Amino acid sequence: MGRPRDPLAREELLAAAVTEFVAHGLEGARVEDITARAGRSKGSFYLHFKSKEEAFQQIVEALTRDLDAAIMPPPQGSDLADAAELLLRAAAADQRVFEFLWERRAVCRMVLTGAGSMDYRHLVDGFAEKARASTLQWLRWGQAQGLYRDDVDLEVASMAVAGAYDRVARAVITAEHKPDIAGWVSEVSRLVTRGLGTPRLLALLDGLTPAAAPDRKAG
Amino acid sequence: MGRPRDPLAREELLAAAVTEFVAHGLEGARVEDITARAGRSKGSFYLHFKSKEEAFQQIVEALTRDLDAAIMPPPQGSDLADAAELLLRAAAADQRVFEFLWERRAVCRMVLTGAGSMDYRHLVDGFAEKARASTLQWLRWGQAQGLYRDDVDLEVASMAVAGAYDRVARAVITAEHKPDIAGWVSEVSRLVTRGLGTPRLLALLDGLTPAAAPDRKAG
DNA sequence: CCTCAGAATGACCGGCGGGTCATCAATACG
DNA sequence: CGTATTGATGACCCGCCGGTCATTCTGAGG
Repeated sequence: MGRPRDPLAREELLAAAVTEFVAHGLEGARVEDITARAGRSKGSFYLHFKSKEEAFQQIVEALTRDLDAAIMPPPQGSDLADAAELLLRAAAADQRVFEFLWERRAVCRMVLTGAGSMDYRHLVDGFAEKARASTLQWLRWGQAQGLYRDDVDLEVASMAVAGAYDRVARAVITAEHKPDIAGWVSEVSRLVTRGLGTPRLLALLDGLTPAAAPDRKAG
Repeated sequence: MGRPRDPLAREELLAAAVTEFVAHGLEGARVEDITARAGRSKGSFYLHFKSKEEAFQQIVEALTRDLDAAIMPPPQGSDLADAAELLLRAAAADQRVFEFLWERRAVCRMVLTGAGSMDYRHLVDGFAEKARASTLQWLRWGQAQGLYRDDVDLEVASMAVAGAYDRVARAVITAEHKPDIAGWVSEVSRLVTRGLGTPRLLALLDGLTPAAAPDRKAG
């Protein structure tokens, strides 16, 4: 029976790796700096990870898993009044995703810049495409429910909508102080519903949220 | 009087550098590959550029200059009818920018991914922020002209709008075949004007473009 | 206490690639 | 032709850093 492993080593090395990857990117981060930050020897890194890239992968996979768990899938069907309310619920879910992004903003920044590495730029593309695909599903569902106009090209609109949310998300994760997430999400949501919605949806939403609109300009 | 310089050397080296930077990013591209691609010796690279980074800078500066020239600044003032027509002209200018992006798509891809380098990720941020600032100016002008609703938070809306255009731009520069740029730009423009516009603007635009709307769904 | 086995260590190895520079090559001029 | 000057060349230099491994250290068990 040999010496037992230090139970904290792996997690401390991973935490140090996050810090270094965030600051310098995958390629700029040095194993020597990571291990020094964790107060360990350079060689001990390789007792836990096969390579620098493997540590990075594990960090990204954990983030991806948690982010997927935070994203709300589109519903399967409803009538118009229920559907409008589901849209409001989707906006609340969007807000929770943005809260998540704020809490994990450093790692998200790292991932959303492809870690400063050509080998991982597919991360950016992957996240963007996943968001657009989800948006497209929502838009298809909304159009089928009569929420969104029939003349909207959903392929293009899904790109634009996903891009709008993406840009605001980037502003959230790069802000120095926590922004007004609820207000921001609400503003984007309004742009989308007004930009794509049928007159009936707009009337419905105006009925559901009457007092909110006049106060906005003061904020 | 010594040996004259090869008049083609610098441009050929720059063209080769573009190809290598696009494929491998700034850090992944090797001077040896660049010079081999240009059919020259490795050392001759340094007769023209102080370093690999300097060659990259020159490529980016040329692109930035050309892109700035392609972007239309916001107008200074107008009445409502003129303003609505100016909006249509802005949409045409947007289309020209997207045409430019398509023509220079390889270099644009390179720049918009920060060249796979942490040192140049500010390129992405810089372009995004410039686009948002320009959008904000347009939105301010539009709101002052009564085109956009008073209850719109322009700081957030400018992010969302810029993000929508940015995302579609990314789709253009990564497409394998030239997309329907006019149709895409028109769709985003409609999302924005409907999402932000006053009822009077919407009525005006419907008057200016009556036949376009019903044909859209077929395309 | 001693022995054993596995963890931890950090000097070292070696591949990579940006940049250098002694040498060769190519013009112009007398 | 020879000479002088400048451009072009590619073998070499050397710093960087991921990963290795012989050595030392440290718990557990007897």
